[in-house]
This record gives sequence, structure tokens and C-alpha cells, in this order.
Amino acid sequence: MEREPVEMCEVSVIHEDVLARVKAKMPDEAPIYEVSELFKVFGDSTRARIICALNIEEMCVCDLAALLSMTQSAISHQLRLLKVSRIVKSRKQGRVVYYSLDDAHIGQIFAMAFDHIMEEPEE
Amino acid sequence: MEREPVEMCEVSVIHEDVLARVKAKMPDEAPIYEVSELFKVFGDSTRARIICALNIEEMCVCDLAALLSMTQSAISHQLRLLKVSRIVKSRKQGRVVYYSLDDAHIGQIFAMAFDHIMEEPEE
DNA sequence: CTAAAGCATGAACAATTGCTCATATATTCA
DNA sequence: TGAATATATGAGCAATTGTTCATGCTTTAG
Repeated sequence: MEREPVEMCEVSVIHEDVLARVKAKMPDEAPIYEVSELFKVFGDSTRARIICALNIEEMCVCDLAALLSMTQSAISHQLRLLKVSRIVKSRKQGRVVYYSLDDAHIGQIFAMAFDHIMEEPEE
Repeated sequence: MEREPVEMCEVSVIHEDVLARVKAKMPDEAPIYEVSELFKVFGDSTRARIICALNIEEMCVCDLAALLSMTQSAISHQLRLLKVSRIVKSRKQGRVVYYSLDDAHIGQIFAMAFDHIMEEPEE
């Protein structure tokens, strides 16, 4: 017995009851992580603009690049991420690849976020 | 006339009609940027866990630190960001600062994101 | 007043991210 | 077959980000 217990937690807790209640009601860490990963994908203005565009209509890569005034490569990289994240799906026709939203939820989540932004007093 | 026009756009467009329609319907860049900034704040698992906790009940900094097994400093830094982004609000009582969600929208947006996660086939 | 508790904050550092550039793949057309 | 078009992708780099560490501020207790 040389020192203190090894796994000591030096964090102080003021409200044990609150902590117990929240611990009981909190979602598991895994789904929270997944949700935050989803939001992380939404949390870039380029990807957000792509999503807003595809929420209107299916588009191909070069039209998206023109719309957003960005290089085809940059758009393609982002579309890849969006596809891996199951936010968009693609359809190849000849040498053109058309992208569209993979899920109706996406548009709804964005709509809610826009509502939130609009109702803010001022920034 | 030495070369080509200076402001040439080297991006090719395949579907002029699609581009015109999407351009007409797209939200302005400013609100899209704000929405993506909001999602960026949600897009970190520490902040997402804080939000989930505060969605259950008001909490003070040290209880949050204990709940998430993180240092008070780390939590405090994140709470600052959440406050600047108007996602949480604080209330000081003595030397304890209690944080809570600033808006009911936040919980709804998270609920929708959880729905989306749940309905995915497999990752 | 002094000490301690609870929280905030600036600097620094490692890790991640988004774009560019070069190049590869795939498809169409002549 | 060869050239051109549309897209994908790997490497590299600058910028951003999240945590730690040290320290400062504020309030309460003694």
C-alpha cells in the first residue's frame, strides 16, 4: 500500500441525484457518437450547399461544381464522403454520374435547422 | 489581345436547365453557412453528449465533467462554444454555474438525427 | 483577510480537415 | 484504336480543432 487507489477519480460531484437521473436517461455513447458524426458531415458549408442543391433536384458532378464555383475534384471528394455517410446516392449514366439525396430525413433535418436559424434574434 | 479572356470559367456545364432551376430555388449562401456552422457545433461527440445531458436536465459544470469523465477545463471550453452559439444558456448561483438548453428546437433536431441513425440498415 | 471551491481562459500541441494538384479510371465518339 | 469527356482518388499542405496545462477570476466559509 504505497499510495492512493490507482483508479481514483479526481472529479468532484455536487449533485449526486442529478447525476444519477441523467445517467439513467442518457442515450448510450455509441448512438450519440453516430449522431455527432452525422452532424459533422453536415457541418461544412460546401457539403451543406451540395445537400441543399440535391434536396431540390438530382445533379451531376460538373453541374454541382459550376453551381458552387468549385473544382470538380473538390466536389468529387465531398460527394465521396457524403456517399460513404449514406447521405447521397449515385446513379451512373454513360460517363455522367448523377447524385441525389439518399433519405428524406436529411431534408427535414435541414429544414429544422433553417427554422432555428431564422428564429434567432440577431447574430 | 494576348491570351484568353481573364475571367474565364473552366468549369463545364452539362445541364443548363437543371442549373438554372437549382440556382433559382437554392437558399442564399449566408443562411446555408449559418446552418452548417450550427451543425459543426453539433458535430463533436463531447458537445453532443453535453447537449443530450442538458436535454434531460439542467446541470453544473463539475457534474457534467463527472458524467462524461472529462476534465472541468475541457467541459468549460465546450460550454463556452455552446453558449456563444446560443445552444445553451447559463445561470449562476453562488459559485456554481448551471447550464441548460437555450432552445427547444435543439432537442427536436437531435431527435430527428437519432431517428435517422436508427433507421439505417447497418454501418 | 485568507483559503478553498467552482468555473473561465490563454497558450501550445497533436490530430483532423478541406482543398489543390497530378494522375488514374471509365465511357463515348470518330 | 486514340482522343476527349466525366469522374475518382492519392499525396501534400495550410488551416482548423479539441484537449491539456497553467493560471486567473469569483464567491463562500472560516
